[in-house]
Amino acid sequence: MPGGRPRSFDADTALDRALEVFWRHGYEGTSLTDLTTAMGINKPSLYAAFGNKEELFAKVLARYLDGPGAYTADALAAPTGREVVERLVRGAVDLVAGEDTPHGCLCVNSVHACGPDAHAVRRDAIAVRKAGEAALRRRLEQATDLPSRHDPATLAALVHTITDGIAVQAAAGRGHDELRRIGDLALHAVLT
Amino acid sequence: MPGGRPRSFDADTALDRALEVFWRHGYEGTSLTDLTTAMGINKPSLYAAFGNKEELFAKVLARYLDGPGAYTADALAAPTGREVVERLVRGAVDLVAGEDTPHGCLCVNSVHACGPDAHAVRRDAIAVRKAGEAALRRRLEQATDLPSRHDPATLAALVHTITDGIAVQAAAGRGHDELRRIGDLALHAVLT
DNA sequence: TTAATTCTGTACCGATTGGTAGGAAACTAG
DNA sequence: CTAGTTTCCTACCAATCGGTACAGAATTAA
Repeated sequence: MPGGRPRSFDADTALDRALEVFWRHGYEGTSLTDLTTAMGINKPSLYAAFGNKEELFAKVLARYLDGPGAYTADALAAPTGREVVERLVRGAVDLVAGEDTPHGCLCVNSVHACGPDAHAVRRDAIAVRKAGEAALRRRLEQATDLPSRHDPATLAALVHTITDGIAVQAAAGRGHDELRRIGDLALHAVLT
Repeated sequence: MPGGRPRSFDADTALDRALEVFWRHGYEGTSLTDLTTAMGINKPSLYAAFGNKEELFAKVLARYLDGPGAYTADALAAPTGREVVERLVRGAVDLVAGEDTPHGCLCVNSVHACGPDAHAVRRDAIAVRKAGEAALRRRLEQATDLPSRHDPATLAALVHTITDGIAVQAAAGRGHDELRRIGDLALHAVLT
């Protein structure tokens, strides 16, 4: 029954281009023209394939978590609590200060999109962050090799805070090597 | 010789209103209408008194550093290195999670204003951050009471990273008490 | 070939953006 | 009072914002 004219672009590729643009310029700093130019399609095609700007961003955020952000899930699978935290911090450094990607973290950026049209975006980003921290807390509750002077919830929040700080530092221009040193010092302090 | 019609508003008060709005909604999320409404003046008055949006933001940023951000300079005057770091972290928690002020840090927010019209704003914010960290590094170089396993530059960068993270956490909705606990855990880890 | 369907491209929509022109209003100096 | 100066207010500007109407092009099913 259906048929119809076939799409002249690959949806996943276009989504990756949109991710790059949102990541680099933020939700509010990205215009539909920026998006259509980067994606190589026209506005009606964008709307037909991805919905409006908000919905496109939601899809982009999901793709970010599944792609560049996938290291977090891997890290939680590490055998020891120490290693979980190490891989989270070092993975954050690699993600937010990568050579071929925009500096900073899409999710952290989105928390700071606080204009009138960005409520949904901010809410989504905060929900994602909350879920990630909850997963980390549950993982740390299972660990037996961590300094016992603090509860897992606070430790998870501290690790989250440190990776947030690393993202800000990268967004502000700090390079990968320096961030690596800062992260290692943080790890040494937290895990001792 | 001059004279002229007197101003019908107080410039400093208006600047404080502008600070509140920029702090809460970010540079890109704040429109001139938002500003003039909050400041209680019309656009031509705003332009005559403060220049364009960029220049107004620069004045607001300076006022932020002199007002809510003044605790940093105070902290650097503390007698011991430990106390300097403690006051910086606890001061950051109080600033970014205050009851009567927007949550988050104006300076950290501004680093994430990466739209096309926000280059100058981002540059200013980064310059301010760099200067602050340099002052902290110089202060820590003088300290004799800190764990000697790391150089002052990396320690200053780590403290900066932690306060950045605290700002993000506050912007994402974490409350003051929880942030205080996270900050104390971080202090314990870094200063031991 | 024809009908039905789906996508593409142009051209447009109202609303809002940052910014300004120009005259009335309010003050000081003479 | 008058001249000069500065601010205030209304109304407006071009440009851009996110979003869409509509017609033609490309496909499948019959």
